[in-house]
Amino acid sequence: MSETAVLAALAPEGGRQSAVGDVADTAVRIMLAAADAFAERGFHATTTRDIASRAGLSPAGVYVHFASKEVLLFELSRRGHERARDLLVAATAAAPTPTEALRAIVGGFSRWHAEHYGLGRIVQFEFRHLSAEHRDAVLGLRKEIDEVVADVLRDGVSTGEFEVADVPATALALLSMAIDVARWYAPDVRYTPEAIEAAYGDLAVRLVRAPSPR
Amino acid sequence: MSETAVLAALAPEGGRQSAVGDVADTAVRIMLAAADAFAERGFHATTTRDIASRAGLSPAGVYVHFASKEVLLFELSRRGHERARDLLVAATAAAPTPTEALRAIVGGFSRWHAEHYGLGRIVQFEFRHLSAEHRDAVLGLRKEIDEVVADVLRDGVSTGEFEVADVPATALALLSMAIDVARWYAPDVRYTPEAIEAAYGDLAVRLVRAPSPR
DNA sequence: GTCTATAAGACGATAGAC
DNA sequence: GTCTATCGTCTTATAGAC
Repeated sequence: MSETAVLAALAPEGGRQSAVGDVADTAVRIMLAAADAFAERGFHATTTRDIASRAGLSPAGVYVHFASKEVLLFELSRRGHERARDLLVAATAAAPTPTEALRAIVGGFSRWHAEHYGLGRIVQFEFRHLSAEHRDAVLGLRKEIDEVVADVLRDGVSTGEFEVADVPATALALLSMAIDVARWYAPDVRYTPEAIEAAYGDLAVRLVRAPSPR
Repeated sequence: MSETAVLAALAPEGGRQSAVGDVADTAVRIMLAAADAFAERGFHATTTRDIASRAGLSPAGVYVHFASKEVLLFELSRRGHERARDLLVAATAAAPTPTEALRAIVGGFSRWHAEHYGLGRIVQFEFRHLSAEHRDAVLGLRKEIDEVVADVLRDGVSTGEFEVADVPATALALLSMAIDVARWYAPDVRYTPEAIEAAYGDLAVRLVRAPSPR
């Protein structure tokens, strides 16, 4: 996972996103440190001291930039969800047919959960530790992600490429395959993110394709 | 989720498993309390005081029956994994063909993660919070579960019912669909465990079935 | 904006009475 | 086997110097 890719996902919207000097930005450094810690140990097992020390700061140094540990989780969760949604929207727009759109979506989403499995774990498995207000704020992004997949399934059904009994249930199952990659993936598994993308894109198409005429 | 079903999963092997009186057994009551708390909040966000109070005990009362909070997690994780494995082994043995075995395995595993979504969350998502020794002890059970699915896939490939590019990768994707049910399922979703069983059993077969001859 | 020092309380686990 | 009381430690977050 390249550091710049993570920075692109985490850097504040208004930030100077071109400069490598962004890594020196303290807020970004804290977010990267928190992302590593949350992904490794989970939100509640991570201490603010751990985050501060990974970022090269004193325990108090974090609070100049973030009001609480939970706000830090929220910022990571929100940016991660936005990044994931943007990926799916772009993949759908670029595909010529529903079949290719589905392959691109599920393959790309699976690859993203492998390449960014740390951020992926935070997005998918630390979501429930957000405060009620922040959880609501992120819930809208999660629904957008569900809808991208459901829309592609409906498109494919209408062209006759797909045969799907229950569109929302199938969308959920397809997303489950990709989401779960963040749980089991580690850099030492025998699959590369690219191999996962190809394999899971194929599996997705097999799952919904209408039977060939006999 | 019936209470007796959970008790059957949690009661100590030597326990009087027929009597309803088992609920009164303090160790079982503590395990049920811990299972609820861990599933709701996660292991690290759960306090021993919370477990004790749910079980109707003082904070010290837990330690007569369990040496630590982590040992309690281990007991729940171990029994849950055993239960899940037994389910898969029984489903495979009862099925006449690889196709029906796969339908029974993935459908049954998915249903189990819905009906017992609390225990399912502990098994699948709190696994990493076990101590190194206890994690190793449970890892064997997880491998057994993977192997049941991979064996059925290999059987189906050899009979020609299935066409699978990569058996371990496909087994992983099939398990992912079922495991992720524990993440999103709640009693208020619009799917019943029975509907999930039927839908996911079908999806599993579609994912691996060889194309019909033309 | 970063530090040292510390407040204020919660944490896992234990001691010892009954 | 359960209780009350508490130990020693760690926790999030803040105060105030620089």
